[in-house]
Amino acid sequence: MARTREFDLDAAVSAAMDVFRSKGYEGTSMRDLSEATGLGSGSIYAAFGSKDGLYLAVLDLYRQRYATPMVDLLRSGNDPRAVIREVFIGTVDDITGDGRHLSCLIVGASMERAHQDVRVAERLRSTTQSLELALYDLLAEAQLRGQITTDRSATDLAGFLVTSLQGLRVMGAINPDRAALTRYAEVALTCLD
Amino acid sequence: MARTREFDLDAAVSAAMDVFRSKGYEGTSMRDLSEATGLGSGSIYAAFGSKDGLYLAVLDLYRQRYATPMVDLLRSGNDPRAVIREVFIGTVDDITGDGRHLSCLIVGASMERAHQDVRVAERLRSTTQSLELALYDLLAEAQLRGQITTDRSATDLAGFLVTSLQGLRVMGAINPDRAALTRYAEVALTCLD
DNA sequence: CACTATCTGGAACGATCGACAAAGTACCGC
DNA sequence: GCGGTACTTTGTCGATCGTTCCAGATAGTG
Repeated sequence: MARTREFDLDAAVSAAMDVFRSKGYEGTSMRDLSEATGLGSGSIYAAFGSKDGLYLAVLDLYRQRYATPMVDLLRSGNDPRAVIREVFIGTVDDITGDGRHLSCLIVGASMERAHQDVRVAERLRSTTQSLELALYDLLAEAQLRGQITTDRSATDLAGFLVTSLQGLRVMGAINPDRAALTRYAEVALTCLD
Repeated sequence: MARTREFDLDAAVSAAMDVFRSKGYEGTSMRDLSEATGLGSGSIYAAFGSKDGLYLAVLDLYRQRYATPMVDLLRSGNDPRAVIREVFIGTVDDITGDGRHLSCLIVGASMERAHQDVRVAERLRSTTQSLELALYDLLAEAQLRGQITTDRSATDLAGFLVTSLQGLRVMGAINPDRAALTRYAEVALTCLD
């Protein structure tokens, strides 16, 4: 028909994600987003409709990039304790990985956007629940096999583990001490005993 | 000397706190703060110097109102498990208390402001550390008395508990389910066994 | 090759941002 | 009661906000 879109949509969303993660939603201006993506504001509005639209796209990419692999790992069929530990270590790595101080988009969105935008709130609940569900299935199976404690229900244990992951994100933002965070994660894992 | 200040400084800071908690730092405008406090913007600038100044005052009041009582409770000399449980239950109550969806200022500040303003970062670290320290003293004493596990150091246990508290704040923002949060808190407490 | 539908970057919009100065007002010590 | 001082109010500043629109550029169609 006519001219095709020139830029890579995913790359633009990815660049926008870094900005939102470091400056928050309100703290990020369209100017910031233009510079980060290399796009004119016109192109952004044509592609995403609004700042909110772009933010939602960023949120979806974040889910796809971080939450989905975690769920896949939990459902991989490997040893329950091993994969859960791997998820925790991976989270600590992600927090302390680079020096760019990119906070967790999920936690940030929970604090800043969940109460303002129902679409954000839905996505957050959906992401958390799919993670909890994957943990639940894994833990329930492990309980049947006698690999972990049955003192607490798999539901509670799953919810607790997600809570701990969120807590690690917050602690990492306050003090990104990899060794300390790892030790806190280890303590959390002892709840499975 | 001269005309006395007409408004209650603490009341103004308290009103501003509610706004910051519900809208975040960047999401709150001076107009919002004027309406909430009932003060003209001129008065706010005379009293606090800037929006940042007011935010720091809010942060200090939040510490004084929530963190300090927690530390006092932990140092009250009562049974370690009982006071720790009380701190957790109190946190869950605070999260699910009213329907106004006021998120935790500490967590919000960690996500939104810690990387932008060193004075905020300092206050956050100081608050967390005083809470960790109070927990440490309590736990170390409890370990000597054989009241809790010695499998993990008191330092790690204290850090883990603070991590869990932060996690509960995040989970509460995503889904303020009091019963679920309480069960997650219970699981966290089993780490002391 | 000409046409045209679409994309692009940037200018410009009204609104609102944080901040401030000037003017008015109420209180103090004298 | 008076002068002076500090506080409050009001209006406004330039900058920046998110958004829209437009003119030019470009790639696909016939």
